[in-house]
Amino acid sequence: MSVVEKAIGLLNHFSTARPEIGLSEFCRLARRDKATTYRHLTALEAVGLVEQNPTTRAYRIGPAALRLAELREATVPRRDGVLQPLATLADRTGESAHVSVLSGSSLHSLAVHESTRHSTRVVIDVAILPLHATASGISAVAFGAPELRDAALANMNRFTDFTPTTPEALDAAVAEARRTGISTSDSGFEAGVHGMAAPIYDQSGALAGAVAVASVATRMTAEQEFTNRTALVEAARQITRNWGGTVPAVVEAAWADTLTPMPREDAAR
Amino acid sequence: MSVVEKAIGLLNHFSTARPEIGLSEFCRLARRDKATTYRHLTALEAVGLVEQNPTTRAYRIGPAALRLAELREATVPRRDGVLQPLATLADRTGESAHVSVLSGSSLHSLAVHESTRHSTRVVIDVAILPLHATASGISAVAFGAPELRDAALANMNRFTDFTPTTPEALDAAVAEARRTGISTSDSGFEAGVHGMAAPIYDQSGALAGAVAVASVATRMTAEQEFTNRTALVEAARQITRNWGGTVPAVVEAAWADTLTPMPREDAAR
DNA sequence: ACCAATGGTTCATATAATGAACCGATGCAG
DNA sequence: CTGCATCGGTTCATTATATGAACCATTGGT
Repeated sequence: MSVVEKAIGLLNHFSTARPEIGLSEFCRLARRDKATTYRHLTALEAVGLVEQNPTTRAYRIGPAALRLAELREATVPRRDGVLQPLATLADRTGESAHVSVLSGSSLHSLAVHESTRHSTRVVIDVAILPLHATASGISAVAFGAPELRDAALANMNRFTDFTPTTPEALDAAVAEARRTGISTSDSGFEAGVHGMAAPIYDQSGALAGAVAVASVATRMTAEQEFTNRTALVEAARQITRNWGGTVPAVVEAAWADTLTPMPREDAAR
Repeated sequence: MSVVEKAIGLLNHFSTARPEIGLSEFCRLARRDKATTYRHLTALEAVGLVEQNPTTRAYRIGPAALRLAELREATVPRRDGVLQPLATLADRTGESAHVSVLSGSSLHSLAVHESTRHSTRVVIDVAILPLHATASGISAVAFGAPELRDAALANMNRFTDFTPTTPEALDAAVAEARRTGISTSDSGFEAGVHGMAAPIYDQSGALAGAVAVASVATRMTAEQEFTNRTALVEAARQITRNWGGTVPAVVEAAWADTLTPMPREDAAR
């Protein structure tokens, strides 16, 4: 791992729950010594990616982040086409909704919307989603390029007792996702969190990311699952349209099958 | 300069005008060899700060930028408090308006708004503003901590024939800014660009940055200058209020003096 | 069929990253 | 006010890591 990755990796320890981090705390989080951590932080500070709270001396994300994000949206506009469908999804399901984008073979969180219906809800606060342990990741493997399966297999960390850690377990989840058009992960990443996700596409025609709903597992009923499924399909269609893509016929067919299991009169369209 | 700074420094070559950059072009821009540039780019790619356009192989800003910006906003909400006053400023003056924030002793561009009144306008496309050669920088030196003057003197690049490159020239501009509350830079950074700036403050009570108007120099008249000055003061007050700061009395006094030069009946308030 | 680009890779060399130990400041308990 | 713990920051010999000239393999233009 290069110095650059190590240094920038420090930024991953920031979250909305932990927006400012002191030097010593950084050393503990990053499991590195003080001198190295300090130099990395001052380097990041020099380029504006972090700055120090002048009163507490704690470090926080710096202003350069804003400029980079502006450039990103100017280059690859994604965020705008996502916020409205995401809000609707969170509303309709009453759960936390989020969208991730595929970059190379990793899935980056793009936007989150938490519903206020329940007092308990899932907080998504992670930068890079593991491919094998999240519903979004399973969607990526199921509907993305074959290399994504290799990438998933190359990094099968066990997060909970339910994390799929064998190729067979992964393939089973992937097969189910391909059959229904919706991937599922029950406590695979975090215990007590039930995730469902659908693939989204952009103008390139290739898989671009995933839209997902994260529910408190104890709240999942057959009815809730059907609501999630319906709302997810709608959100995936909208985001795909906003990004200038089209949902592949095979995915639309899978969605149609599971949404109208018995009669299939309106399966066309 | 550490590797981290070099690698992240590559990101500064992106701009709205040049949103994607190939490997060879990067080597030329960064004046570094291919192998090094390539390794830096792959490191940045690994952390999601850049990604490759799958078809052209050119590099562009990656999705991690969005997450960092989101965290920045959650930690230090700035941008929201700037956009509306900036649009008003651009509207009232008919020129390009922009805001920069101070981080340590460098001035980072935060937001830009271009007026559509004229077909020719100034395009601001720079990440870090030089302290000695821009109106915003002069404002920072004039109203910020004394160390900023040292930082300015330590890096007096000559950009044009009009760039102040002596301590005397700098101090003269700074004195004028302190007297009027508005700094000026005529073609100091880019030929033909006339800049005016006012200081802005945040909740810490210290200088937080500057708001500026960049005009095509040939369009500057006494009337235009007065319009800019008035609109700048209003924008600086609004942004400062939005950031939870207060304008120091001495700056308010300087503004009042130059805005009502002859009578001073309503100087109080 | 050629040339001039491009993106990417190799490997000996030299430079830059590393971390244990250290410093001074601050805060707290007895 | 003394002693202890923790904080942010610094030093310097050791060593790992970054470097870049030279090298491929492709691509696109003429």
